[in-house]
Amino acid sequence: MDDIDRALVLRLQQDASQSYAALGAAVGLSAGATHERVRKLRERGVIRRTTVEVDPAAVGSGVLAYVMVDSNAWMGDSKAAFEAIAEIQEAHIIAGSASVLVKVRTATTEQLQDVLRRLYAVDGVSGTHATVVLDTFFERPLPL
Amino acid sequence: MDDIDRALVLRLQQDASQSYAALGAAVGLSAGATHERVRKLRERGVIRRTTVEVDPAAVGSGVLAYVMVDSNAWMGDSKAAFEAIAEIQEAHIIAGSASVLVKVRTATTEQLQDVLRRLYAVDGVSGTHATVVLDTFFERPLPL
DNA sequence: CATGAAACATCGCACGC
DNA sequence: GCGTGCGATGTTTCATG
Repeated sequence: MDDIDRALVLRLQQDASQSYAALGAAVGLSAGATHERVRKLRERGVIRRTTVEVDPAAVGSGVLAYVMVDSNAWMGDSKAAFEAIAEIQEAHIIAGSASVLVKVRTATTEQLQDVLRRLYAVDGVSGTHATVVLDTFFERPLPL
Repeated sequence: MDDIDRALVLRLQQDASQSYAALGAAVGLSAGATHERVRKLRERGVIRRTTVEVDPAAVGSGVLAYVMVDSNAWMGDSKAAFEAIAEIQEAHIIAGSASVLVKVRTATTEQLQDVLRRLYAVDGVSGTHATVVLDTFFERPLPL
């Protein structure tokens, strides 16, 4: 994981559809050597997968909210219960007054309300506190 | 934006490195027709870009926190001030008691503290409330 | 890590549904 | 208009030095 690896990851985050020749030229490597480095980055798990970034509004997920989930029990084994709610994009165990923080995307606020209802149905959940996003300034790749 | 388009987007989110032939076979299309549909999805902005998903811990961003930023002024024009803080991965205007919600990734909690210091220096910011993530259950693509 | 060659995928065009 | 099939071009992949 040297400077060249970091440069490769940075450029792949910006555009993973470019050729290895172009990617290599940008960091001073041949296409073959570039390919080998990227292969190893994948193997080591630094790069998890290649994916596409989708406009949420274009696929019926125009409403974004973060929900603090309070509980009266240990939530560490409840991963599956949150995964079962398709509208939950992220779920984290957190420090502080709440127990779990989830990121939710739905088409409408009615559907958001329904997600809250299903969150209350999860074992141990004693309350929710939803924060609705009015406008997203930006979402960007990791700094390197 | 029919069912085939949705299937294409779903499969590309899971693996954008597969060939158009393989992608087409999965949805019952030829490679050429698949390529044309994906090109149009990009053109329309449904697919914003192709990127790689990186393990944050592997690139020195093992600490994740969400910060509620309180303000005593309208924050709608402060996008640039938040963008200038490299450790901020997402920034949203929110409804409710706080004004802005930011997602922050740093290598250490000391660096997180430094980000909070820089947030206080932003014009109009009157307070912060940080929630540190202890463990991430999952982060996954949009539902379709 | 670079180079060259073979295997493969992409991409444009003419055709057919 | 939309998808198909083929051919030219460019890219990946693997050998060797």
